[in-house]
Amino acid sequence: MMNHAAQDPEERMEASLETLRKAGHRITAPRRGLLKVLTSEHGPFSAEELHKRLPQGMCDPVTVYRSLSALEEIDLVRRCDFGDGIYRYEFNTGEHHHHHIICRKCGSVNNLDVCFADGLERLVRQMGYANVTHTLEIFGTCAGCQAIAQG
Amino acid sequence: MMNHAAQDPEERMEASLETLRKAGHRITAPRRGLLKVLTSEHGPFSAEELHKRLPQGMCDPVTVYRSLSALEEIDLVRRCDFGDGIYRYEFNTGEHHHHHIICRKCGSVNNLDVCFADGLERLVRQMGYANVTHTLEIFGTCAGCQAIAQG
DNA sequence: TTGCCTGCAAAGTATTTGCAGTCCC
DNA sequence: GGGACTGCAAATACTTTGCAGGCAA
Repeated sequence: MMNHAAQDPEERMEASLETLRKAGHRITAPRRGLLKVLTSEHGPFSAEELHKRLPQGMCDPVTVYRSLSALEEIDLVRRCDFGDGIYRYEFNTGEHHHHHIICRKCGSVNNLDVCFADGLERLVRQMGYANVTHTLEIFGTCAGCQAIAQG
Repeated sequence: MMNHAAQDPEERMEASLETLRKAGHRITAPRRGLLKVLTSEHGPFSAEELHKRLPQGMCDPVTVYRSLSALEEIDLVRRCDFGDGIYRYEFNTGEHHHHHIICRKCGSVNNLDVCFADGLERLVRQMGYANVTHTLEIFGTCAGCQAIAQG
């Protein structure tokens, strides 16, 4: 059984490659590289950030966009929207989803595992909606940036 | 006292014009037109949708963008992000904020006055963040679109 | 071998900016 | 009259698409 939520990055990597193959997609160097970054580093990352993290000259930025689309379609990655016109991607462990706390000054991202919106989705279903999902992002100034601002 | 939350659209319009003037901005035909739409129609609207709703030839699309920026800066409008790469704007009544339920099929938007995220913001403040805000959008398939799909 | 994947170039989409002329206050 | 506002054109930023060649399976 595939375990995308494994603690070990390599295990998540292997599980992802298997999912990719089973979905009828090919395993190529750029895709391997992207999954390597996504499974082992703390994201989410923009397409440009991901491209920079790949070995120099591994692929064209366009390939990053195309690979991310493929990975998103089979739910290996999740697309995030911080409202600044740039899409960011993070590895999807398949576990209970989480939300982000983004510092407006330095852009650092922390995860928040609690999700208060479950009740809200239930409410919306009662209003007659189906296939309910939601996006929730939290913004603020982190402790570090507050300290800097106060000199 | 200005009453942006007034029931009467004209009252909200007048209150908005006063806010605009007090903030040192000029009252021009395009701005009047935009506020007319925003205070009287149910949004949110993209810049393009707003431009289409203005009297034919009233202003250039660029002016819509610039005016919206000005209105947003003084909190007369609020910018929404539905994650599709297009920003939408709605009149800000200044009351307790609400969230949207967007139908993925037809794009219709309903408001949800309940906000479950207050507790979440509190939690994040306890984690050391200041000036905490959040964005929350809910997506689903509305009852009408479900009926059509089942045809 | 097949056809999915890639690189390069170009197009697309939403939004922003420069500058000269306009008009609100 | 002065400075904010506007129109037009061009630039910007991110992402997508077309097409010919390359490579995984």
